[in-house]
Amino acid sequence: MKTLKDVARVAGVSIATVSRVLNGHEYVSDETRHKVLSTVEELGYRPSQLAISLRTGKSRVFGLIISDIGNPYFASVVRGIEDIAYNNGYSIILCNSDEDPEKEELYINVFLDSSVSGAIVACAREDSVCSKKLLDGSIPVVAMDRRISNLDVDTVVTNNVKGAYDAVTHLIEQGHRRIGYIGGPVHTTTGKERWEGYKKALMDHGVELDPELVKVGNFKQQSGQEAARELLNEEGRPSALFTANNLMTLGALNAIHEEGLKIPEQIAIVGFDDLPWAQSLDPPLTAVQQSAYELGRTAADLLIKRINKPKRPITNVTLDTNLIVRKSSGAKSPG
Amino acid sequence: MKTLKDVARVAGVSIATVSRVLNGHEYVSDETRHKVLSTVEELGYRPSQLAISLRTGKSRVFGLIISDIGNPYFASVVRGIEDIAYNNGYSIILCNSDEDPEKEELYINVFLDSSVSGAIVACAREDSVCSKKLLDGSIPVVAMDRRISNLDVDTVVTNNVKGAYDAVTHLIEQGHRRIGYIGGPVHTTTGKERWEGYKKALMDHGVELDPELVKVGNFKQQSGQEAARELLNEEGRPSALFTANNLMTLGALNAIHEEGLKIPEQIAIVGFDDLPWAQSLDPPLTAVQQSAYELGRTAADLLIKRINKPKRPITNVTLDTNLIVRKSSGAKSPG
DNA sequence: ATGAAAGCGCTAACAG
DNA sequence: CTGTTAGCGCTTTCAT
Repeated sequence: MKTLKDVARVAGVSIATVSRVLNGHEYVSDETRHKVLSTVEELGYRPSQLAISLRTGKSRVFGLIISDIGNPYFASVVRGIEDIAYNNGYSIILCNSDEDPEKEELYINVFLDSSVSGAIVACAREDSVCSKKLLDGSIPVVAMDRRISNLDVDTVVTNNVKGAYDAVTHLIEQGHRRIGYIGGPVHTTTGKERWEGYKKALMDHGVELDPELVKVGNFKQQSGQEAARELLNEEGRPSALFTANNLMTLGALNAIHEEGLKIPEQIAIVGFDDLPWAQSLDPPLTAVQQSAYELGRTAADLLIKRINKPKRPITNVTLDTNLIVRKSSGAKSPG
Repeated sequence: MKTLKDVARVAGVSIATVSRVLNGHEYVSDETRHKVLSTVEELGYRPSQLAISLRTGKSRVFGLIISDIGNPYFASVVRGIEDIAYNNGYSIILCNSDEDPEKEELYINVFLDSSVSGAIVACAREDSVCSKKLLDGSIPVVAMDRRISNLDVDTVVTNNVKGAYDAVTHLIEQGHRRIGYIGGPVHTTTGKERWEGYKKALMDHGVELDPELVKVGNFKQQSGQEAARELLNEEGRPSALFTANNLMTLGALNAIHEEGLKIPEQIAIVGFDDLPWAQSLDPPLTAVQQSAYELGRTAADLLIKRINKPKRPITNVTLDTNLIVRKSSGAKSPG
């Protein structure tokens, strides 16, 4: 590995001059500039990010905390972040929290230790330690997918209330009155807001809320499967199900298949979050489409803006959802 | 952020002593050790990874190159890598190459610039620039999912030949003779080996290879869809399809649905790579199961071993596949 | 317009 | 057993 010193020696200038050229500083003669540049080329010199980072205190790396990259939704979000990040010369460190606040804290320490330029986080809890730790370390933060309470940071989320509201309203319009709800943890804003959307839709359409029809899962497949199993075996079984995320939808589908029920005739279902294979499912799944990739891009974009202009006003972005009607909800003419 | 100096000052010792305690070096008195440790605790001191990295030349980071994290297979692989990496105190930098050798090279430069401790790569091409660049930089490399030619590195791959062989044999056993193949690029070892498995299965069972039935895609959904469309519209349409990866399988399924064909009666299908929702598809998909998560874990494990013991002999691991028979292949009694 | 030199936070000789 | 010191490769005053 060549260093500044090597370049300086070969070019016959000082390391300060080489540094100036490389950083595009004003006062360098054209002659020197060319000499340096060609030497850099000749030696195949590449600056050590490590040294730059130590010197400047910033590492051109984004820390990223999501619950699980195995969830296709987050995979898509991460892809969006990455595309923007790399286009702007940032790398990303990826961390899976598994919704575990302890792991989250561990990773935040990693971020602090390696002086990341910023962090994009989907916290396990609304009142996460993210808040304290990250503020202490005073690195720029963007909250993504989930809001963080008591922390005034740039935020980009999906319109969960509306998404859930649309889904449940759609089921009501299909004639359903007993609509089971398989929700996420209420200490996440996604879990909370989708639950609010569910309630609001029922209320607005004069359908009474039956607590028996409500189960809370943890956004993982297994919990969706168990919750659905319980709902389906209750007396007064629901005629439709609304599941609050993709993995729990998958679990619910499995449970329905286990019970041998026919979708949508015996049980209709709408899931939050659309997926590439939703239309290849049996039957094609009606789903609330969120812009996962766009969410990621927006988050990275906000972070970069924040880094470049720390004083800019806090920005909150809410991305819209889109109900994709397919056969699983029993609509007469699925779009 | 506290530094060594702060700790040294408060504890009333030299920074060298603090460093020794922190690194568990031998000759430190118990008294000093305790004093230092409690000061570290008291101040909430955390070592700067940046400084350590610059000093030692190693950054406790793994570079990771895959084609696309949006592919659930790679998401699972990455999850495996991450679990092992973090358990051993390494972070991971994630890079999506999109099968583009140029992007790959760019990212490898990033790795070199930031002095990663090692790299785990699924190269876009068997004869990738990975080889030269990475060797030049002399950082430890593990080839994962795909082999790299002309580069003697630790490697962990799936038994692609056997996987494809089993899948095609299974179709032959169901009575199929005209089996369409939608393959991946032959400059990847996965593409090449699955193709070999296909050919071998035909040959071993006395089925003649019909070039008309063979299409080469790029492992992306779109290409699978297009290839399937072509195959299905040929005269002498195949009675079964074998698709060489999960995304192309999805594309093929879409094409089949477009054409309104019934699976498996009019067209049977087996895909390479099983997925959580394979059993919820219409109909449930027969698939070659690979151990994605395990592949990732093994790759990370090999890399760590290599870092800790650079001279150890090269290890090559091949993970076995497992044919999961479901309805889409038309088997009499799907498992 | 350029060079000399200090120092980011840490590790590892080298002294004592 | 512990302290002093010299860098790792770079950026950035401060001189000139």
